[in-house]
Amino acid sequence: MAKKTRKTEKAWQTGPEWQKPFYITTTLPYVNSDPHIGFAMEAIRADTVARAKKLDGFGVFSNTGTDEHGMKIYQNAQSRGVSPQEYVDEYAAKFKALIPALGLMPDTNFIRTTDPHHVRAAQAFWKAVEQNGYIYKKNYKVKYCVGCELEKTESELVDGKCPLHPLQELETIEEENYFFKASAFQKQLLELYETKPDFVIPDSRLNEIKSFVRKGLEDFSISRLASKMPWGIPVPDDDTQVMYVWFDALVNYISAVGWPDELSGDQPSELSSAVSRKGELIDQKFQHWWIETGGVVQYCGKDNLRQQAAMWQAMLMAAGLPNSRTIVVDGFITGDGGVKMSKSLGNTVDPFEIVKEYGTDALRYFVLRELHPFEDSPFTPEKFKEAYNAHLANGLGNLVSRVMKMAVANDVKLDEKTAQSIEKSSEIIMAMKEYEKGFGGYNIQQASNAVWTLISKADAIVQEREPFKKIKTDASAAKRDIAELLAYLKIIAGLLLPILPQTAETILDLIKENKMPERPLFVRK
RNA sequence: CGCGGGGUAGAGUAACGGUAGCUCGUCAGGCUCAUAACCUGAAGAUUGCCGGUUCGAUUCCGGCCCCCGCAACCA
Repeated sequence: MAKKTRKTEKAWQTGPEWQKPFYITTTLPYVNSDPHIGFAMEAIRADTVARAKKLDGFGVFSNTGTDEHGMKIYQNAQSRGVSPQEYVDEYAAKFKALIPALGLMPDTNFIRTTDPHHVRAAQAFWKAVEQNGYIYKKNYKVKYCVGCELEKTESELVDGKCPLHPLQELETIEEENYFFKASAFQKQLLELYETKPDFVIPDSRLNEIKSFVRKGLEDFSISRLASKMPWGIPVPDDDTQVMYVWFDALVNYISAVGWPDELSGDQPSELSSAVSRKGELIDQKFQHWWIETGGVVQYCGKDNLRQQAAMWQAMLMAAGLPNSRTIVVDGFITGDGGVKMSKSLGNTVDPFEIVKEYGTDALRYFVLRELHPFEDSPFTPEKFKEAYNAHLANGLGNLVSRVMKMAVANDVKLDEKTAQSIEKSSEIIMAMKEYEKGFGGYNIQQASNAVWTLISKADAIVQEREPFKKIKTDASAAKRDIAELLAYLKIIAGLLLPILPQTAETILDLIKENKMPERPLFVRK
């Protein structure tokens, strides 16, 4: 089967040559503040899908990282009196620390938009778009508030005035910027949404982006004057301008998988030859992860819908590259009662704190099953604790303890025959169906519900058959019951592998070694 | 009439033209293998309001009220 052994030598090839590839990514969080719970949710969900795919036998490339250019970072660095590079280095480390803290796969790719390869890729991408005729220069008018000494956007204004300085008239400043001809892609985008009904998940978000694009797209500015804001990737062949941060950041999804290969030599001539081919054939790595996968699956928050599902797709079209495969849109995590999380309200949640107090898998559990998969939902310490106690301590953890106790006390091990017959039972088949359906629609909550249905079922079996009692009167029947419970537990643990990876491994080990957990899997709080 | 989403038991949610399901919480029984955990049962919803279509609507249509996003160059 594996004919091309050459391919398997590639470092990026994570599995056997014949494995089907799957590529998933989060958005890259902007490093203007510490990692927040919303991004943690996005990262955990993407990781869970990635793990599930891996278990399904796919070769998986999972990407995350940090978005590090732009005005806000430049200003933050200045106000702290450090260089932008020092500033972003510090933040990148904080975000990278999420990989172990959230239990993301250790081989998760972490890209920074300041990485040299990414910088070159962004420039190559720019050139590709430019050569295809979708970049032009135009005067760009900005409103400027003298009081704030800042540019203001329309959305910041109240009645056409700066809310902080309502008595002052706004000045209009003109500067020359490069623009991206997004307007040229309205039709193509609508076609994309029409032909791929699962391009955006959930449906409601697909409708939203459809109606947005239907109203017409305006070209947007994709550069800034370097004299005003130098912290960006230089525009190719124009030192006076740097790229607008969005334009650069979105390119990470292809630079992360090696686009364009020809750039490895750093030579400008290679750069232009790469782009002239308009993505017809790029390198093997890109070919593998972007083309053979049918595109990347992108997780993003609902505030990113336009950028990911319209802007970025138009940019890909402009560069002559195939589109993403699916955009999965999360809701926001809110405070109690659906109010916005904000530092001033004091209702923010630090993912590192939660992990410290409850553990990685507890946080994974909560964001995967207790929060709505696509809509806004609230995260409060009370809800977290309640869910933790009910489903992890009393549910899963307690089940493991009681089953393993009976198994160890009566020296019952899981045998192949029992395992197979349980796998064929209708409860398990139904749960598996639900589980797969859930993952198929990126509804991890639904998939998790199927697992907890089995946990309840196992608890009910203990109560109904009372093997702990029966062991005194009919030992062999009791042992059969216990073996069946072990089979249940093994299936449950198997299904939990992508969801609660550490816990699932622990349970599988306990079954294999016929041991009680040394301490409760989830201590009641 | 700017666009979009939503209003289902105390809380969070599911379903969908034909007994409104689930989780947490509450109450009552049961069990003792287990992390005072577990199992069973019960109470609790005129499915925002008003009309219409229909044999029948929470589900389809129209109107109204309320909530929440978005309204693009702020990542």
